[in-house]
This record gives sequence, C-alpha cells and structure tokens, in this order.
Amino acid sequence: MEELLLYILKFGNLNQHQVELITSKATELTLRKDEYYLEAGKIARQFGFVLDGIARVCYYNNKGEEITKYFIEENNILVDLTSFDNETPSTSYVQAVTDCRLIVFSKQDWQELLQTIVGWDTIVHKITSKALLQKIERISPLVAEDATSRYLKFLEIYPTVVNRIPLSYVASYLGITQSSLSRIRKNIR
Amino acid sequence: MEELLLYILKFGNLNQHQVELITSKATELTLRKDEYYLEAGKIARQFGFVLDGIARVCYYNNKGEEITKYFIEENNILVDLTSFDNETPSTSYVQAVTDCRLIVFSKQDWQELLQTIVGWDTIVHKITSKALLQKIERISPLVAEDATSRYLKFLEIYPTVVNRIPLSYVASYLGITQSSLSRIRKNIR
DNA sequence: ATTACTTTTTGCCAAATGGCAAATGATTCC
DNA sequence: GGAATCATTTGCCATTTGGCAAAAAGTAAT
Repeated sequence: MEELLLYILKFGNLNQHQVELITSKATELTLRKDEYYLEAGKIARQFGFVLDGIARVCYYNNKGEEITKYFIEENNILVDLTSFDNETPSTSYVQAVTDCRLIVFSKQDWQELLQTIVGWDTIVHKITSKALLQKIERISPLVAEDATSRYLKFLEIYPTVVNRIPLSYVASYLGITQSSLSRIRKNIR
Repeated sequence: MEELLLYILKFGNLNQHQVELITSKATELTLRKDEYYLEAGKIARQFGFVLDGIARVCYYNNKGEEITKYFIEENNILVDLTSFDNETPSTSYVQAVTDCRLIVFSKQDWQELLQTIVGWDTIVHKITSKALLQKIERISPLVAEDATSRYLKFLEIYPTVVNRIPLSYVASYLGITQSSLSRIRKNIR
C-alpha cells in the first residue's frame, strides 16, 4: 500500500484523513502467472494498481494471432479506462505474465472517493492522463521502425521487463515472429 | 466556431454566459499547406482545434528519417499536451498537410477559463482523455501487422484522410517506403 | 500546347522477415 | 537422475519489403 500512496502523492497532496479513507477502500489482490484479470467482453469493475509483477493487455487480431498491446509493470495503474468509465465491454484481455500483487478499488468505492475527497478527481485525472501519455510514448516509436530497432526500443521502454517474461510475448508485442526475434537477439550481442 | 461549440457540448453542459466567455477567447488561425504550427524544441503556447484541414505530428528518428506520428483532421483538438501543460520543449513538429483553419486559445486565456468556468476543468479532462485514448486506439493496431494490413487499418482509422494527403506521408506514418506502399495499393484493387 | 515541377509507379536486385520443423536448452516433477 | 514439458534457437527456403533509379502520371504556370 505504501507504494500506491507514494505514487498518488506525486500527483497532489492529501491530508491524513483522506489517505486513511483511500486506504480503507483498497483491497489487495493476488494473481497467479497466466491468470486473467479481465477478459474481452466483460466490463472492467475495478481500478487497479500493480504492486508487484507484470501484466499484459492482449487481444486476437482477425487472423487469430494473439497480439500483446502493452505490458504493465509494478507501480503502474492497471485499468481499462474505457470499459471502467463507460461500463462497456472490454475489447482486450488482461493477463498476469508473472505472479502479481495488485491493489484494487471497486467502482462503487472509487466513485465514493471521487464524491468525498475534494481534489481527488483532479489527482485521478492527472494519473490517468499520465498513464495514457505513457502508453502513447511507448507504442508510437515502434510503428515506423524495423524489427531490430523495435526490439532495441523495447529494451529502453521496458527496462525492467525483458528478462522476466517469455520471448513469445515480446515477439507478439513487437509484431515479429518468435524465431525472427531470437535471430535478432543473436545478432545484437 | 460552431463546430468547436458542438464538440465541447458533447462533453458537458455550459450556459449562455459561459459559451460567450469561451467564444470571446477564441482566435481563428489559418495555416498554409506545409506551414509549421509547432516546431521541436519550442514550447506549445496554444490549445488548438482543427476546423478544417489536416495536420500531422512528426519527428526525425535517429537515422534521420522523417516519421509521421499521427494525423489530426478536422473536429479534433490539436495540442502537444505535455509541452502545453508543463511548458517544456516539444519533441515533435506539427505541420499543416493541407491548408488549415484552426481555433486557438492562448495559455493565459485557457487558464482564465479554467479558473472562471465551474466545471470547465472536468470538460477539458474529458476532452483530452478522449483524444489520448483515440491516439492509442489509432496507433496500437498498427504495430503488430504486416504492411498490407497496416495500410488497410489506416484506411479504416482515417477514412477522411487518404485522398487528401501525399502518399509519402502515409508511408512515413505506416513505417514502410513509398514504393512498397505504392505496390501494396496496386495489389489491393 | 509546352515546359517545369512534383508525385506516384515500376523494374531490378539485395536484405529482412516469415513459416515450418527439428534440435537444443531449461525447468519441473516424480 | 530421468522423463516429460515448455521455451528458445537454428536450418532451410519462400515471401515480403527496402533501396535506388528511371519512367510515367499528374499539376500548375506561361
């Protein structure tokens, strides 16, 4: 929980009472490796934060290939904002890539916090905007590069991730085959 | 200006007085084809909205190739949020791809609106979040696809754009060469 | 119509990546 | 330790895409 509070307080100040209120709504949740946190077609009912571990957001394209849209590592929020805000079905899966420890807030508690804590909406907005911007900054440099450059950018963008996840997920994130990625890694050293 | 008000009012309600205040701060700006609206290294001083025309956000990668990060067509906001909010130098160029008509607000006027109009901050949050989400939804399906699929997705994602801009910009957006794109288009028909 | 200019297409060949299957390496479980 | 399972690497060849330059098509001005 400490980690979450440190994270939140970077975006705005809260008094002791407000911190306690937030803490009282927080639930810790454990996911085992490969377990799904959210599935396509279901509605995101929780606002999550990763304390420990790596999750990935993925979907299937029209050729049936599994595509990893992005990874979420520790100290990042984990929520399908479109689904959570609008209560519409998610289009993606969220899966634990390693064992994960999360803190989650139910939608009801989350709304109660928004109504109770003055300035909480501003903090939440800053948090979500920053997370969205980070997603853009992580994805867009990949589009226009060749496979080797994409892998090198991946290493920069996700420095804590590469050695903790299967190669196949990296490949499905970069849009190259696992064997090509294996060859690329050989050539880099 | 009508278009901007219609756009804004989709995100929240405003009374006559508030609408007039916003209108009074709006300035119309015209850009000629190829003209830059913002250059890398400069600070974004305006919050913009495209009434007419197409702009693109681009940068140069470490091989010196010009990469188009995204296109902004009419009825979308045009602002480098990171640079505008934090007053930090932009890392991208914003260029008019066709002649453009914009509405722009100076940072000072924008802040005055935020301080004066109750609920304006919430509307702005919704507008910017939606714009960020749209950028993600437009970019991320491209990463993991081959060149032909990327072009087909581009046609879906930017249905109003393709016939109004040079092929070379589409290629620099999709991360393929202009000649490959030309061949791809031949094969599709 | 002619010219000058820009954009798009094409031909040629080289380089990068994909597809598939087998081999190798790692890990887990008994 | 050995068997079973899973992850990664490699070989072989087909396909896609890139690089470069020339040709063709389109646009604008005179």
